[in-house]
Amino acid sequence: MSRPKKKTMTRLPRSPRGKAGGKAGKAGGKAGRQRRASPQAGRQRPASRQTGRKVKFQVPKGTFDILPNEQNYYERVSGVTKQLVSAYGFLPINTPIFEDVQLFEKGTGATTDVIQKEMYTFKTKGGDYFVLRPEFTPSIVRAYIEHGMKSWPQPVKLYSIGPIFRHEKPQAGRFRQFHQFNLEIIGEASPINDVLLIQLVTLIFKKLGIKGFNIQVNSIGCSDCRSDYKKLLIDYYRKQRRKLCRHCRERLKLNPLRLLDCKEEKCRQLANNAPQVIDYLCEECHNHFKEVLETLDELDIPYLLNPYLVRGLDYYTRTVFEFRLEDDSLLELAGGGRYDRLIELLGGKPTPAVGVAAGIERIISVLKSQDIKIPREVPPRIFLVHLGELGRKRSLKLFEELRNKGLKVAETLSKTSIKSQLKAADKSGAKIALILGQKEALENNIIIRDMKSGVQETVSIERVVSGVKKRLKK
RNA sequence: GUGCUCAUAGCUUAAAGGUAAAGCUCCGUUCUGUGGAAGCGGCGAUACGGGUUCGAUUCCCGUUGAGCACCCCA
Repeated sequence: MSRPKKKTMTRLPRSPRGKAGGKAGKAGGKAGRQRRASPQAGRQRPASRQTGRKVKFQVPKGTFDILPNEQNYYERVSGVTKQLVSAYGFLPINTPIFEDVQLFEKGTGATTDVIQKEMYTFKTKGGDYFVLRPEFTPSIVRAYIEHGMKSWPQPVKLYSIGPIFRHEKPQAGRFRQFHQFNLEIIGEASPINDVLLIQLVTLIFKKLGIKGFNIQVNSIGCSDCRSDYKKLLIDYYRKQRRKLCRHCRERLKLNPLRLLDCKEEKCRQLANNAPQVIDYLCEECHNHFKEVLETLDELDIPYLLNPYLVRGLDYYTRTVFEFRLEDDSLLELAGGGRYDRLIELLGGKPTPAVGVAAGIERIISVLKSQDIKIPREVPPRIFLVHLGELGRKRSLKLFEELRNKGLKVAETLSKTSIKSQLKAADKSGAKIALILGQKEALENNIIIRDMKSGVQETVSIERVVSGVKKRLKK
């Protein structure tokens, strides 16, 4: 009987785990055993804090090590992102990974889940109350205000790539420390900016080779039209309160907009007949949204208008959008929207802005499940083998000379036997080995060995660089 | 945070209420100036704590961690 592939594998293949994308699919043996999902390859066993003897340290829950053989995925995603967004005039910015708690309580919104349930907060010895950033935007806005970027040419286009922290229950595709790339366009109200961000994320995904994702857009209006709409919505739902699920009755009090994307069948039916935001947009919001959609059409970017799309952060106004996988996981890869009031809210002058964030681990999991190969760094082509004390000393010097000439060389200086060194050379995939022994060192010669054919030639040490280069070209 | 499922070496798997087995990897060696093959050997595990039992890695409970669903989100 063949082992059933884990359901998640097709949609959320192990993130980074080393050899693994493929292998991980086998997890869950016949006993249904589950393997750890986090990205890293090996990991330590859980710690016993009592005994003090068998203590083994492990990564904190929901976090993971990114081992060497995973790095190329991260480099690929951030590389493609940097390349594309800088071509579109985005400038890099780094902000601290922790900030004053109030920045997020105010910015992200005190009623949001992110703030209510998921913050990593800590008090410092000095009495400061900080939080590991649960998202980028408030930090970027803080920096915009703090450094007077309003006097830079507008709009200010900024990008960041880095870790984000949310104290959530981990699941596949959901971690407590993960990475995002984040784009913000601050200082200009034009809908072209909303579209630019959607386009950039699309371009990045396409360049990475990701298939099968869709873009959903909606407008939730400005505070004016939304508050009118909210009243209507609350009226509508109040009348049918009994038909709502338990959660939705809570939502009705706290965050009525969220009623719209409840997944309960009953609630969905109610939502279908509920008033839709886009029908109640004020004229300006309506025009803004219309132009967003028209521009998307003009650019041939396919999108789904989802009138029930509501995002979880308080600061959004007008345009909101999401990138999701089209399989049944519906995994959200990126999300964003306009936040025209946030700068003001955080103490700046009223300034329009729009932003987007994408989850790097989720993107990587898609790269793996879609079997998209990442170009690997080429291994060293040359392996330096030494023999005897003199050979060893000289080889270190030679190593630097070769490196200096732009050749990528590998070695195992710690090994002494020629056998184990050639074995290592073989494993490294090197095309040629340079053998520097006692005899060669004394005669100022070196042996060039073709690893494939085994053919060797002794050349004078001065000619080693040209000899190597000649052979590498073949 | 709630519910369900799960946990054997670095990886992939096996067995069993009575000393836990193998393949891959790694290291060494046969072969101290020549790798890839082969042989031999070595390292290395029942996540942690407790209970039942003559005996638990196996059964039970708790903890930790993971997977799934919900919640929410990147």
